[in-house]
Amino acid sequence: MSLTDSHHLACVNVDGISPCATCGARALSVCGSLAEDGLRRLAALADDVAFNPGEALVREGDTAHHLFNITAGSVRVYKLLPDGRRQIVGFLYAGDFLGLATGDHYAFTAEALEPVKVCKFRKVEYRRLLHDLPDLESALLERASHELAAAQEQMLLLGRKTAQERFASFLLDTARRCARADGEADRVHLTMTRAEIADYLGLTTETVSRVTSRLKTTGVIRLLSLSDIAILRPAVLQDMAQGNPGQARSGGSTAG
Amino acid sequence: MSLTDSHHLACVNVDGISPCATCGARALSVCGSLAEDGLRRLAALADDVAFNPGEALVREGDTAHHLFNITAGSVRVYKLLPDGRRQIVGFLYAGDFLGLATGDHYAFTAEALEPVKVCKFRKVEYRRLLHDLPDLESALLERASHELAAAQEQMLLLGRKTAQERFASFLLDTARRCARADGEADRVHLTMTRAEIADYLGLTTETVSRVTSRLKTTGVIRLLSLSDIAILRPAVLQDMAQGNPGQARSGGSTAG
DNA sequence: AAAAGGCGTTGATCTGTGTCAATCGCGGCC
DNA sequence: GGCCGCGATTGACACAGATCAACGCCTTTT
Repeated sequence: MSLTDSHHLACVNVDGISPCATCGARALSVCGSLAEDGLRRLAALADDVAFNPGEALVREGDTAHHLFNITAGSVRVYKLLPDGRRQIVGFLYAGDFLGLATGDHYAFTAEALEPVKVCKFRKVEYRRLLHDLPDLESALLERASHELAAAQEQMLLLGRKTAQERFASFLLDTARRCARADGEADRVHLTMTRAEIADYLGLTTETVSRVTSRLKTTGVIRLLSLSDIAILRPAVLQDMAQGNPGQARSGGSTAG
Repeated sequence: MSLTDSHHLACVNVDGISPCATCGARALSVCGSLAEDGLRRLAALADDVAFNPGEALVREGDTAHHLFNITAGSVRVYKLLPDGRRQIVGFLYAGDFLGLATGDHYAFTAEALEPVKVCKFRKVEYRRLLHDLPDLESALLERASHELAAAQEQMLLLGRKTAQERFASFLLDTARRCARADGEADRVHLTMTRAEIADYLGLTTETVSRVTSRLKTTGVIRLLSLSDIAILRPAVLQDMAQGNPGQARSGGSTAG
């Protein structure tokens, strides 16, 4: 309700004021590890940029000159096969870092889902700074470790989970990330379309839609709108996500 | 050809001699970034351990006290669902680092495929060392970036590629890693069973077997033995791996 | 307010891969 | 050298999810 000045949270380089001081994403991102001095040096390198929905932050194949810290909005990161098949490898939110998994060229495309704000850095300068700020490098390594663990979890999902298990996992995961932002644990706000969810989960829109309907019918979730879902039975969803048997059609035979 | 003392390549802490000096895996691993002094300090922390085939280096859920550098042999890293479904998230070879994607507890199990040798480190001590050796931390971050990129590539494979495309990708990937070791580009040595390949590619043994047979029949590969494959037509395999259409049954109609 | 377009849902059918079941064949062991 | 056993292969069939198709709903445009 309160009209905070959250519109000003991006790292605008106003003279005399540490631009990051008012950045709402700082606590969530790697900059959170930095003290006053380091933060100022980082801010000096930061270029504040905004993207409209659909705009590309980076494109697969482009030379990787920049790194990004998402400060507002959400982003889809994906890879394509020559015939157009798409795999979304992740969604990014405020506080997330873009550019870790990068060699000389970007191996993925990143596009804004909503209006997005970022802190943009030249890679060479950032590298130099990393050299001087071991805390930042540690934080980045920490971040990379978490992302790697998340990636392995996603491999388990894509390689071995059923459509329903995938969707349940996705919902809980997204809920957790949203909770981080707005505290609502059992309410999920989706910033992406069904097609994008499908391309993230290795499914089709139709299958995502059918699974959603089933969960709605069975009273596990409720659709408040197309992009807002209430989780009515978190425990059931959790069991699904982990691939637990589920109470065999609610009352089925317990044993031969 | 020369009978090197490669049997001594493990980091045995013999007094006066830098144990890593003769380590054949050094050039391939993060230690490669270290100078004489750093190497000596690293070696001081290293515990040299061997594992027999099937033995576990770490188990999913265990408290993560150690980190590992593989110096010889190969390792499977996997995650399980409660009902036994398995996803192998990677195979490790000499030079690879184990323990990056780790919080307080291991999120995966790692087991030897062959007789394995490792340099084992206590995590706390390693962290302290990282603090003192920025070169090592950089190398580790670099390594993590590559692994993350590889993980994203694997997500594309698991989410969007067909069985044949998956197997082609796997073969080329493994060939590349083996080439690194023994220079044979078009010959692949597999240290894992069909079931393990299947669990890595999100398939079943039967499907892996069928795809192998098809590639054999079409003259793309040749089986020298169960675990040794010669790649006869690398270009064709490459097209398959990337999901390219393939020359429609070698000489099919070019257009309606 | 009517038209139009895009996204989402639902239904019917198809298919790639999984499942179940023999059989094969290499490698180890007596 | 012959037997044994496990992993690999091959075949028949089943099924989850893809594909193709129609329709509904909501939002935008004029």
